[in-house]
Amino acid sequence: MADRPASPDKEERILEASVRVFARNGYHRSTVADIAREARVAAGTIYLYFKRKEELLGALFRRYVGEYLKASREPLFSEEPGPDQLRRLVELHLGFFATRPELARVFQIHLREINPELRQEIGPVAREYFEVVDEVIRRGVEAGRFSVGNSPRVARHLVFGTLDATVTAWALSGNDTDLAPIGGPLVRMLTRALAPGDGEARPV
Amino acid sequence: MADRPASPDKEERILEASVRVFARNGYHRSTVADIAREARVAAGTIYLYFKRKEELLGALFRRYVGEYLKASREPLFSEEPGPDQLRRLVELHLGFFATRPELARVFQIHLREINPELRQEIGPVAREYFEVVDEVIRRGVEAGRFSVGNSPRVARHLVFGTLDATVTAWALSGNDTDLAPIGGPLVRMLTRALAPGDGEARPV
DNA sequence: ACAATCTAAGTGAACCCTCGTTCACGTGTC
DNA sequence: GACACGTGAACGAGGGTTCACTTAGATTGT
Repeated sequence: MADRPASPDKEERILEASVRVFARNGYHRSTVADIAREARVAAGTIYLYFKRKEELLGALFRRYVGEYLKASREPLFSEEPGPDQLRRLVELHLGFFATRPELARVFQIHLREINPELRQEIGPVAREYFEVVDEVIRRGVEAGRFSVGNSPRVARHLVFGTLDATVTAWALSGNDTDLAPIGGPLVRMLTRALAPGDGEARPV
Repeated sequence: MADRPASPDKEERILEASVRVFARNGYHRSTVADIAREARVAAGTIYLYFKRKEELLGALFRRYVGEYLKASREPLFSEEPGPDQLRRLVELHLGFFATRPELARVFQIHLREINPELRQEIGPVAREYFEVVDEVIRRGVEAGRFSVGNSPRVARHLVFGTLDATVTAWALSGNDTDLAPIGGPLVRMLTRALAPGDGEARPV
């Protein structure tokens, strides 16, 4: 082996291999040997970069969600608060997974059962994502374009849950359909759900 | 052991024990010995009722969702189509988990990573649940109380995804809050999302 | 009525295989 | 020749599954 000069991107390769292998077999059915083979390194090499198998999951979650958050905050919040910003959020979320079907499988399916320690690593990153959703809703409310009564939490679950269910269904289907055209009707329904109402929901 | 006369409900006890143990430790960190201890049977006994450990997950999913579907169809569809029926759906869904926090943990978290063969067992049951959601939406549309354009799939994900995210958040929080009061605002937003619109969504 | 016998249900120690992890040993570079 | 990087065979623990054995209740024969 080592037919190539020492690659500076070993860690990168290992992470990318993890995504592919986890997507294929799920976390628990993937062996470190599988990942090593896929990354074309020795099993031991993985332990030069990651303390244990579980850390691979944490690392790839942190990396990809972090990347997404960094890349999306600016285009998202430069949008007009309210429906436009919500539309952009949906586009970004669906777009992110549309170009990374394997990542969708790992995130939507295999990342769910993990042990409590790992959850503590993942929690903060996930919370950061929720905060972005919350922020979109909050700004919309402040701009008078949305109304959530005193249930911002419910609004968050509405937006996130709908996106999540959509991507999960898509991931489970083997990514047969195209995610993009779903965005339109999805935004339309979410916007209506959050629209300042006539009836029960008084503007705050 | 066997201090009691042979119980006809061994299988029952094993399933119930599984829920408790899985809820506590997650599927992969639960051992068959753990479940046996919790059910007060020998490890070998479990294999008289279930072919393998994984089958426990499948069996308990089938049983509890089946139970739910059987018990909920009548009260659900005797309701007026549209918002009332939707309200009832939300109440039933949240109510089901509210009384079974452990089941919520297993369903929302630990049932997610499983292998493809097991997924084939679970798929049909899940599909049956989706069909109930679809039916509620369809009847609402037919009664002129809902409008989903030509995106019934999106409407399904909206309703199911919101419920799912709500219950997941609740399960992850350690069931701290009460699920019931969330139902009101949740139904209100979903109803608005599906309301026959003025703008883009033409009545079908 | 009572043994003797059969059978299905239950038991749990032992088996064995699967990995995660380690570590003694190359290999290329400064 | 020292240092960092990489290797992959070997180790060891954990745990799913099996199976030789026990038990308790039903059945049969006398």
